[in-house]
Amino acid sequence: MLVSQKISTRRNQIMAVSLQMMRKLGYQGTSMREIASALNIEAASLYNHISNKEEILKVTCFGMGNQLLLGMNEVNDIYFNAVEKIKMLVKNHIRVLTTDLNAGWVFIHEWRNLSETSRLDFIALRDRYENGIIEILQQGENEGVFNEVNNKFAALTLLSSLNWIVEWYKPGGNMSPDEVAEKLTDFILSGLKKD
Amino acid sequence: MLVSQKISTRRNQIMAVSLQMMRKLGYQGTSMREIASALNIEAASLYNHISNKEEILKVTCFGMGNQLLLGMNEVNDIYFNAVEKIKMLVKNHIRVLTTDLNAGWVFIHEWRNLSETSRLDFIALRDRYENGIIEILQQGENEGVFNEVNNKFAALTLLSSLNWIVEWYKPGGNMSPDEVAEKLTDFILSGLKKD
DNA sequence: CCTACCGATCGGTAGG
DNA sequence: CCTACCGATCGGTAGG
Repeated sequence: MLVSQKISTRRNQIMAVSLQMMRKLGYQGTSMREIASALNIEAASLYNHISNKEEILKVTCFGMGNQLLLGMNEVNDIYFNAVEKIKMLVKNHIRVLTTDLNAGWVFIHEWRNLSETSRLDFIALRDRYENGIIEILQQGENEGVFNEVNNKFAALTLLSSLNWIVEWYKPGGNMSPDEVAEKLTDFILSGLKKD
Repeated sequence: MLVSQKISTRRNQIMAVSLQMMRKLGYQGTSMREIASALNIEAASLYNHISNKEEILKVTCFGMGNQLLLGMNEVNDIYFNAVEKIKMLVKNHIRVLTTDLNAGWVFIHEWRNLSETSRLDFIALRDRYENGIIEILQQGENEGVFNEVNNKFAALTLLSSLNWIVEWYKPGGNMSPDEVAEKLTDFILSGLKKD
C-alpha cells in the first residue's frame, strides 16, 4: 500500500513536471531526459511510472475532454432554458481549463501529437462536445431568445473564446475563473454594441 | 536575372512545402530532410536557398504580422467611426489569415518556436496590434456605441474568434473569407441574444 | 531507480 | 545541387 502510494505520487510529479515543460516548449520540444532531470532522476527511470511519452499526452487530453463532457451532461440534466445552460457551460469550461492551466494548455494545443488512433478518438470526443453546444444554441433559437444564426459557426466562435483563455489567463491576476466566465457570457450573449 | 528568378522560385517552393508540412506536423515535427524529399532534392541543397530552418518560421511570422499591422494602419487612416473600423479590421484580419491558410496556421501556432530574440520582437509586434484594437474599442465607448467593458478583455476575446478561424476554415467550403468576416462582425457586435 | 546502450534521426557544414 | 559527414540528441530497452 505504501509502495503503490509512492509510485502514484511519483507519477503525479512526472505528470506535473511534464505538463509544465510542455506548456513552455511544446510536446515535441520536451524530452524525456529533461523531464527526468527536473526530478533528479535518469530518463530510464521514468518508464517505471509511465509506459511512454505519449501516455502523458493521452491521459491529459482525454482527462480534460471527459471533464468537459461530464460538465455538459450535468448542464443538460439540471438546467432548463438555453441561457442558463450556456452560462453554466461556460463556467464549467473555464473552470476545467484553469484548474490546471498547464494541462489546459496541453489539452488545447498538443492533441495533434497523439498517435493516429488516439487522435481520431480525441476528435470524436471533441465533436461530441461541439455538437452538444450546437444543440443548446438550437434550443435557444427554438425558445426565441437567440438570434437565428449558423449554429455550427456560432458554436465554433463561442468555443474559440472559451479556449483562447489558456493563452492569457494569469491565475494570480485580478479575475477569478468564475468572473472570467461571467464576462465572457455577457460578451457572447450581448456583444459589444450598446442596445 | 534568369538565375536569380530560378532561385527565387525554388525558395518559394521551399516555403510553400515547408508551411504545408508544418501545418500538419508542427514546426518541430517537420524535418529539413522531409521538406527536401518532397521537392526531390537533398536536405543539404535547401541551404542554398534559405539560411536555416528558423528563417522559414521568421519570414512567415513577421510577414503575416506586418500584413495585419498594415491593415490596421489603413483602417485608422481611412475609417472614422468605431463600428466601421471594427468591420474593416475584421475583414482584413480574416483575409490575411485565409489567403494562405498554411502560413496563417503557422503564424498563429508556431511563433513560440522562434529563438529568444525573434520571439520577443514578435510579441512586441503582436502587442502593438492588440493595443490598436483596444484603442478602437475605447473609441467606440467614447462615441457611446459600445458597452463599457474591460477593453483588454474584449480585445482578447475578439482576437480569439478571429484567430480560431485557422482551425476550421475550409477554402473550398460554402463561406468566402468576406462572408466569414461579416458573420463574425455581427456576432461580435450583437452577440447571440435577440434584442 | 541506475548503468549501459540501441538504432534512428536531427540541423547543419565542407567541399566540390 | 550532391556526397559525405559532424556532433548532438531522441525515445526507449535490457538487465540488474
